[in-house]
Amino acid sequence: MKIASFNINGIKARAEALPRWLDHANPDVVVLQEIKTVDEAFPREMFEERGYNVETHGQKSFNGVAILSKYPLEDVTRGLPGDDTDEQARWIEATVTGKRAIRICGLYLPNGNPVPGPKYDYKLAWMARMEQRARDLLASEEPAVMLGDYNIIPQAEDAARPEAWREDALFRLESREAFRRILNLGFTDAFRARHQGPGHYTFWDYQAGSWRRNDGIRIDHLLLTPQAADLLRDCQIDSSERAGDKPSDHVPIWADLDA
DNA sequence: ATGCCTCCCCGAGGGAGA
Repeated sequence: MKIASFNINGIKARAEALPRWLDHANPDVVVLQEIKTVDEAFPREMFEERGYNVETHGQKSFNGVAILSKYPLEDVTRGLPGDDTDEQARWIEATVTGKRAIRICGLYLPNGNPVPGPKYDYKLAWMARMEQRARDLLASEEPAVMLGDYNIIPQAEDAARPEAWREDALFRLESREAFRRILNLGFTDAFRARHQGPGHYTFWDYQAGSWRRNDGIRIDHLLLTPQAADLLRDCQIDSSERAGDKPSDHVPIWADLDA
């Protein structure tokens, strides 16, 4: 089962690039971030005609997440538990069943800049809520994947110029500690289980020729419960998508699970 | 770099992104 994450930076703006990638990569399950539209305006047909079931958790103009799956999407939930007043659409879950049932959690973790300020406070509070959801997933002792745009650079090797990000909300120590706390509960970073060393990125800024200079950062991740990690066969970043026509500033990352 | 692009809103130019 090929499970992918892709921050598309606007579903309308990616009406050509996203289907092109789907037809080429043929993932079984995809979580999307920054669909930037309400559920009623999401172009479901574009995916249904390719054999995908579609579930969305949208919002006008900003944020918004979705799951596409060639398997039926069961027990769908929307929103990260822990704060009923949170109106930002950043979390969606569903169960897909191939050889095994896998709980899929698609997430768009807050950016958090500028630091300090209310947006950074929201990021850290959101990560504390995510940690509780992560604990509950582990307690289930079932295969589960939390994947999406984490807006976290885990280590210096995950940025071409780490010194430029030192006090940024994506890299400063407090952010990385919150990410590490979740990882240390018992999750596996699927990409790092398969690849070591620097130079692996999932985001390149549109500005200042970042792609041309390979000035990237690795901020899109798949975290696996132990039961999912046991099924891991492969994990890859489709970095060539960044060179296509009208690309997102993120590229897809996917894992192949024996499920 | 409190911003070099690109997205969204809509029908100008500002907020947001990372």
